[in-house]
Amino acid sequence: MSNQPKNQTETIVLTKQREAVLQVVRESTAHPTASEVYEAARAVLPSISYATVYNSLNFLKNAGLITEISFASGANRFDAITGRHDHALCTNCGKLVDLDLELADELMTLAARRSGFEPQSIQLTLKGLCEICRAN
Amino acid sequence: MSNQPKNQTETIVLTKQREAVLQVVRESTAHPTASEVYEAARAVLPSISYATVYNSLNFLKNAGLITEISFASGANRFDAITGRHDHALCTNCGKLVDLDLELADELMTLAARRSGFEPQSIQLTLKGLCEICRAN
DNA sequence: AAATGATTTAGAATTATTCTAAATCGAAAT
DNA sequence: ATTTCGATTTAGAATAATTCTAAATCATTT
Repeated sequence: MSNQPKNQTETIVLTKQREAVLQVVRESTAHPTASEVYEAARAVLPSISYATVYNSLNFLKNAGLITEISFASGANRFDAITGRHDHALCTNCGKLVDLDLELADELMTLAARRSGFEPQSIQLTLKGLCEICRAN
Repeated sequence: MSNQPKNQTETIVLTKQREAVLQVVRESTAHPTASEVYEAARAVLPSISYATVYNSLNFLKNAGLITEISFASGANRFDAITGRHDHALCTNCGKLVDLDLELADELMTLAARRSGFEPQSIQLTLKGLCEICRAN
């Protein structure tokens, strides 16, 4: 999720479970979900448990070896402001703030061209620490 | 989620449940989750059920009166490409494609300045129809 | 070989969301 | 005013995603 791994300074120990999970994510081009990783990892390591897959994904994420693509943890949010706009999300307290960065139209066109998609909407989220959490 | 309401042409019927849900979302500045909407709506309409809150949120979303802020439906995804990059997500089949739009650094700085956040990462997602789904 | 700390396992618990079927509601027709 | 009919709501079950817990296992050091 973040680009700054949390345990950079700690030694990275890759158990065979963590290696299997890493290998699965690396070999997949389709951005697998945790449950897809679990299925694929079982082909390599039949005794691996669901919890270990989640633990390993978290470990590898903190070690900076993989990335989690998500919006926020937990539930989706709703917004009465329906015009296009962006958000900033505090990774510590979960606070979500509206933001307008303009340049969305050109960006959407560019992204659509690059991806070959027919565009519907574009969404930009800054993740970081809000002013209050920063003080701690 | 999309900027294009799905039932523009149909008549928008606001029952008292839908009105209560809409009012809650409108009056909240904090981008409430479905369960927060449920709690707040019960203050107005004590008999409202969880399912109705979800139904109403969906209805209002399709009517273009509110927006859902989320990444994708269902589970989070994992990615072995750890460098910063963007994604295009097919709203029909769920396919997720990597994309690089550069301009991230300036954008992150701008977003950080506007929001007052200490930036950690920035994530841009184009939602639309992939080439295959477009053909249908 | 014993001790220690970290990791894994199985499964329960929790949280978020969707589904189902019966009950209710409101508008239109009688 | 009553009946009819389709849409909506309700309660609760079902499903899905994720986290938690406690016991078992593993690897490393002593």
